[in-house]
Amino acid sequence: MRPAPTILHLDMDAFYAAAEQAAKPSLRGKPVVVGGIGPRGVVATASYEARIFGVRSAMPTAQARRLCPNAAYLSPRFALYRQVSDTVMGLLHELSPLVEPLSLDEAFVDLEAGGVPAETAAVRAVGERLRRDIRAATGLTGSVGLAGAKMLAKIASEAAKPDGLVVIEPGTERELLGPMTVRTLPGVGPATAETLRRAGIHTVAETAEAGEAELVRLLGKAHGAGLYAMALGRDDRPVVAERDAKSISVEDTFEVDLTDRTRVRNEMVRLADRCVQRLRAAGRSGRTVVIKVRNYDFSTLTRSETLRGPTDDPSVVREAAVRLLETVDTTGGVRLLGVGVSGLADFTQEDLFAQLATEREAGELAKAAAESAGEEAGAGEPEEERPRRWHPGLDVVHEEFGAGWVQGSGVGRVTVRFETPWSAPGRVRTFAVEDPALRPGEPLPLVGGGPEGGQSSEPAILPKSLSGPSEPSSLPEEAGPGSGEEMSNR
DNA sequence: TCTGGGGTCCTAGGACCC
DNA sequence: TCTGGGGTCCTAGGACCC
Repeated sequence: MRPAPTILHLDMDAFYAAAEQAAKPSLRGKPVVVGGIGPRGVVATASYEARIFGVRSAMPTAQARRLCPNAAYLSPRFALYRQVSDTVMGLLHELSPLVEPLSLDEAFVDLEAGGVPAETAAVRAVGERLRRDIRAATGLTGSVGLAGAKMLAKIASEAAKPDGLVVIEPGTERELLGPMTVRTLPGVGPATAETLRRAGIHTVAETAEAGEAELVRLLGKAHGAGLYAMALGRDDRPVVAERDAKSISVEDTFEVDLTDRTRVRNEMVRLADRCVQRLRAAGRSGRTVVIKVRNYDFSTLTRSETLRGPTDDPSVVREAAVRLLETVDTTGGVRLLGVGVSGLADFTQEDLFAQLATEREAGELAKAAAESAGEEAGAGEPEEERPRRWHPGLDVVHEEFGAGWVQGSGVGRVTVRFETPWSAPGRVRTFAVEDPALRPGEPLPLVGGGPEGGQSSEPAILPKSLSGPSEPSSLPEEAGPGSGEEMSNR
């Protein structure tokens, strides 16, 4: 616990949803839900307008639709979020060399290591300037917490939301934490909270009163001791920059449970290949292969196998995964499959034979993936990059109308709203899904629109429809309600 | 209402070794 | 013929976080 609030925690407000609203003028001030769009999807982020209806992160999207049928439901666009995140993390690195990212939208910064004077007024000024800089650079808001410990800085940023800043003065933390629910403390989820509740412990103060021995008895050594320290406001964990990943994994939940053995096996091979692609992209190799199988009833199991040495050979991982799969009974139906690699080594060292085999595999990889998953269009063929499905929220470019995004699609039609981050709210047009004038686009920068990146009042990718009164030459405008389309909003 | 995808850390038992 | 004590590795599962 530091004597001054020099640990900063930044948390962007409703990050994915806010980025989508910044990118899509017609959605500003409206409920927006970003997450899995399919029948088994869950909500990643809901905008504050959607939260009013009770929509929350991790809620099944189906439930969110019932609560808030008029929200825009969008698939995540991680390329955009990563772009914005890089900008924000860059600003944090200007404050201190010690920056610890927790996710795309969250990080700790050690201001002491950045040479900021250890005084409340100074750190507050740094926090407020950071918030202004983030808004200027990204158009988005973030909340800042400042305290003498990580846990407290995080609690502070939570209290500051949305678009605020809170400082917890060292010395006041026990008084502040005491009445709060145990769920406030990091590491206390539903299971731990229930265990504590049964022991009559509901608040942070009660947790502290229970004593370390009792907490260890209830929760085990590490968890109990850690929780006791947190309840007292004791938290000396340092801010650590740059941690190497310890495992890499991929998984897929299927829209309908898989029952066919061959199909299950093919999907496992696909996942193994995807996992290896990520492994190689990271320049690493791994020694332990793990598979994950979730059954129709949501019961989940893992099987793992440790190899004699690290590998990044697709065929080795593939064969291990399939071998492990054979030890699992999948007859009831499989909801999810996953493949992971852990025991990561920093660099790849294969013998010559393996190296050669690996290169052969690389060529076959894309082909195999495409074959086993006929529905996943064109991993390797640029001519076939048109997605089979136009996901709501996707960037598109139309030859005539310019840049826009998919609002909805279905029954052979796709509805596109033509607008950009720096345009006025745009109009909607509907096309046939095979319309050759329509192709996938790239996320556009949220601020500084136009190729000059300047203040040009005339954006470069202005849809023609906005620059004049001309009527569409393509298909009927504004898909009518009840047209049977799956719309992202109505 | 029916539960994503990517991670981290901890626990516990058995094997194995000294 | 009533039984050591640790340490490390492997495997499986579970809680938690964003």
